Amino acid sequence: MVTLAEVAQHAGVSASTVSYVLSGKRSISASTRQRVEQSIRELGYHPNAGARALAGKRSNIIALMIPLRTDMYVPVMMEIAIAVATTARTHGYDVLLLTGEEGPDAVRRVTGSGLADAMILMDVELEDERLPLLRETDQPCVLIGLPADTTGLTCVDLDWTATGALCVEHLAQLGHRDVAVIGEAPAVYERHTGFAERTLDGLRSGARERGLRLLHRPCEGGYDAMALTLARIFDERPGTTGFVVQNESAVEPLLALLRQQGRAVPEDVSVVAICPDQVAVQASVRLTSVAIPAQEMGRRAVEHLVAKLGGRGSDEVVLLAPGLTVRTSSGPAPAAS
Amino acid sequence: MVTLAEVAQHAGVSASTVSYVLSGKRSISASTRQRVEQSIRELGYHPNAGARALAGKRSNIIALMIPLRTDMYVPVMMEIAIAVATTARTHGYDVLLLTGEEGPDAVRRVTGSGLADAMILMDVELEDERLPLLRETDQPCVLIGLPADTTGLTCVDLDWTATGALCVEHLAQLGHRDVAVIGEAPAVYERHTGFAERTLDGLRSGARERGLRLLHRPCEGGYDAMALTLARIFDERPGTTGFVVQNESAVEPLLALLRQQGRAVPEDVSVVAICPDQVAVQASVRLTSVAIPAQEMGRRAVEHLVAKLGGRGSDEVVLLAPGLTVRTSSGPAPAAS
DNA sequence: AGGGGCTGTCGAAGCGCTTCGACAGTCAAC
DNA sequence: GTTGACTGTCGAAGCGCTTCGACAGCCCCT
Repeated sequence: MVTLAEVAQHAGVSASTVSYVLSGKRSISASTRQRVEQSIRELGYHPNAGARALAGKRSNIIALMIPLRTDMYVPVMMEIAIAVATTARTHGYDVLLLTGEEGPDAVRRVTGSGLADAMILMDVELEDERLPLLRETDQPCVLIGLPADTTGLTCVDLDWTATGALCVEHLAQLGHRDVAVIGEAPAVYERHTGFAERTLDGLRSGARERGLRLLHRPCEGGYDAMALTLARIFDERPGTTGFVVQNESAVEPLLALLRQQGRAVPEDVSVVAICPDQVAVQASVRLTSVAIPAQEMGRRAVEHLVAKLGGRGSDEVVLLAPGLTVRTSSGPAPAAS
Repeated sequence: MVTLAEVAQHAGVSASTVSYVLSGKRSISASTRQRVEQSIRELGYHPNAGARALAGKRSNIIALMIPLRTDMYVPVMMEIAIAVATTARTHGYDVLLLTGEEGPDAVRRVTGSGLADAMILMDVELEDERLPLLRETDQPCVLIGLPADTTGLTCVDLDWTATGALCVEHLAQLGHRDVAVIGEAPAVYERHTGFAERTLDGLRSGARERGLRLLHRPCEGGYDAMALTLARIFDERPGTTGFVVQNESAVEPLLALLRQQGRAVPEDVSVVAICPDQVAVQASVRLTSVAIPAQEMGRRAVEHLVAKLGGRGSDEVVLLAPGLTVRTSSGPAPAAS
């Protein structure tokens, strides 16, 4: 293992000079810099991470806490995680992967040990048990998701309320009067995940404004659960012509069932999905959808964190504006029969 | 921030004693141990990770390199990643998330800087450009996936060849003579990902043994791509009655298309999928499938690594035996018309 | 010519921990 | 009662880096 001291000796300078070349915190003459850089390359030097963390009081690591549960749509989480990792690297940070398993203890461990300089938390619940700890610690921290009380916290999230409203508005403009919402699995609501409840709020207030009738049904993913849910919906509201789907793993089953029942999309029934674009274009019908900007969320979270670590940036709630893309799964409501 | 020295002072012992209490590397009297542990709790002490890494020459971090690409089935990768993270924690390790973006440089950086004690590589290609580096370094390392040459490497993977053979065997036993394989996206084959090619080998040699006719078609995910592929298959081999699907995102489209064409599953056509169990049971037909044991792979990889780090364990290739679960998507071949 | 301000480099201290060797004290064996 | 092995604790060195203050040399201004 090559050390700073060896590089210094090789270049004929002192260790501190090499350090300053590396950090750029003091001016170094061009000739010295070149000599040092040359030595670094020749010796294949990599600064020791532990020593750096110890002396510099920063590890250049960002901790990312992802949920263990798999009742949320996994590809979205993965996309966020990958966006976090790649964005972090462009700022010189590495990413430590924590699962929800340890819960609040993980927060304590990481902040206490100086393992990470900052944290990103995913899958935040409205009353998340980790929040008190985060408020106490002075470690920079960004939530992906929006808890009930955001005082003293920085959050990045899609504006789910607006998303809900947007879906309803689109259907209302097309003349639909009876709209059903295929929601996330019941467990998601039970643990008060912000995004699900907020979407529902947006849907409801949008429906109220527009005078729509809204029926909300949580739904596990999969074909069987969807079949049951759909039967109940048409049973209760036979005139339903619009669907908003928030559970990605219910999308394809819904389309299949509608087809099977002889209900044409979009002629008889319109479907608006809340899902990543990839899902929307790969479905059996190209779906009108509000995109979940997973990458953007990951990227923004890291950039906020880096700003905070650099002394810039403050507590702030960033809500990304939703965008609805019209594809071929939505159209004018059929004339009332 | 609480330091070892503070704990020592609080407990009325020397720093080294506290260290030995923590590591258990020397015997400590019960009374002293209790006093120290008490102080640790009272002060809320967490050992500093950087100092530990520097002095102890090990960071207690395992690096996990996941691919950037999303042309593989993402949930499987996620499941592996989560299994790695949770298993690592039970052995006292944290997990550093590296994306494929940096490529071989990431290997150099991590081994050079002592950031991680060991590595796990996912998405290994047959002739992976990272392998030479891994063979050089003395850092323990486990691949999830199987390169062409495994000398000096430890690998964990599903036995894909056996998986392919198992699928064919099942269909052969049911009397199918013409079998089509819906493979991964062409890009997966082009970059010579081991699992795709090995599965194909298994399918082919199985078919040869059993006297089946096999038609292999790579296929992008999604409905449109599947529609095209399916049309070509029936065009070329109208008598096809068996399908093996390796691309998870083609499963549901395939089922929908078959239904649409009036081909009943399993009466007219049998489908065997290679996918996680969750996908198999959530599909619109409960799929006969060979499971991808993502969790097991992640767990085994970490356990091997931990064994290596502990001086036990050697280079070894672990191939997990595939298991086929018969559900309702496969049945006897229809009598020849 | 002399002082003042820069610029570029160095030496040394110290970050918090592990670990080695030293050394009291205890106990069993002779 | 001495020896020797063993147990439990301590002090000090050192891991590889960052950073602070010091300072030599230089140029420019008066």
